[in-house]
Amino acid sequence: MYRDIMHKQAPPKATLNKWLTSYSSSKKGYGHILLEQIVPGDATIREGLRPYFESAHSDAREYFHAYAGMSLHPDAGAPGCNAKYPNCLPPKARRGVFGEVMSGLMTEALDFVGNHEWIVPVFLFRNQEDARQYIYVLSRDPARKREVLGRKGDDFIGIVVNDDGAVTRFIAGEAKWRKKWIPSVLDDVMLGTKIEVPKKSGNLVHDGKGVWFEINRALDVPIGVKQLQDILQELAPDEYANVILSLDKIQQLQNPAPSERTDLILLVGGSAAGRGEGEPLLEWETKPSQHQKNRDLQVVEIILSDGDALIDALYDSLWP
DNA sequence: CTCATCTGGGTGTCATTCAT
DNA sequence: ATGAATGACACCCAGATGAG
Repeated sequence: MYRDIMHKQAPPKATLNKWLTSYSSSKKGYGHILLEQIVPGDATIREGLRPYFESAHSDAREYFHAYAGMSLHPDAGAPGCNAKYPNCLPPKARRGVFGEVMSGLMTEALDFVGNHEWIVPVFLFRNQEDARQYIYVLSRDPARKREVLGRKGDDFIGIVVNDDGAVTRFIAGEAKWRKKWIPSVLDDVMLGTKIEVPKKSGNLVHDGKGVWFEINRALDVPIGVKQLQDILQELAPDEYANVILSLDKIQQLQNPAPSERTDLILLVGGSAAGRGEGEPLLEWETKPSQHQKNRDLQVVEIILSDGDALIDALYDSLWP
């Protein structure tokens, strides 16, 4: 019953190799990977990515559609066919979830710092409360289009499972899409929006509410772990019995079982005009000093030349 | 032509300030 | 005192304008 809903699709490595070229480096505690698009994001690339994206969204699709009383794959003209998830998401929300799916995809496809074997049992999109409500309303009133809020909490969670089936490590972090990664946009995202210094009119300073802030204050065992555990418990309690049990122990308030965390920062979008080939957004030689946690950090930068068109075409094409 | 800056848009929660 | 307006914050972003 649930086997189609869990995320089982392998990452499309052949498509990635055709689509992107990579500059990769990894030293103790810090990995950096820059990926640049080398061929147009055409139907071939899209079709290569589509199964993974459908797999990533399938749990939330099932969950949201059931909540709204829609069938899983409504026929054209059927009630609610205008509100299919994630096809119905407005452009900004699409770009947000695209980055989150790419986070999972890259985690499973690439060799990250520490050379762990990451798995993403299921994505956490069902916790995007606002999307659930949006689909409920939109399926009943096609005119009720609006923006959809991003989900609170972690973008996604990947885990490392040892031979005994116990979870030893998580990966979690932030994924950001921007149309053009010019330097000021990058600073905005990483360091926070610029605000005026009080009492010193004219002086602008970043407010410190960017990605570094979010990463540094993130819990070692984030709430996404709880969300992951809940979904596993509901969808595949037998298959993941050991994982679920170990997640329980790891999350205990008192005497939690030990676990480690890798932080992930994924930046995806278009290039600034002044950026040279192979030139990364963040420094790759050493771990950026803004990262203050004693945790491994993996940075993934994906520079696309026609990402906007690809995302829209891809999300239009899901579950044709 | 590129980039920094400012403005804008949508959808909320929560705290503070203001008017009745 | 109570309820209503306002502002700060959260989160996802895009576009216009002007400087160099």
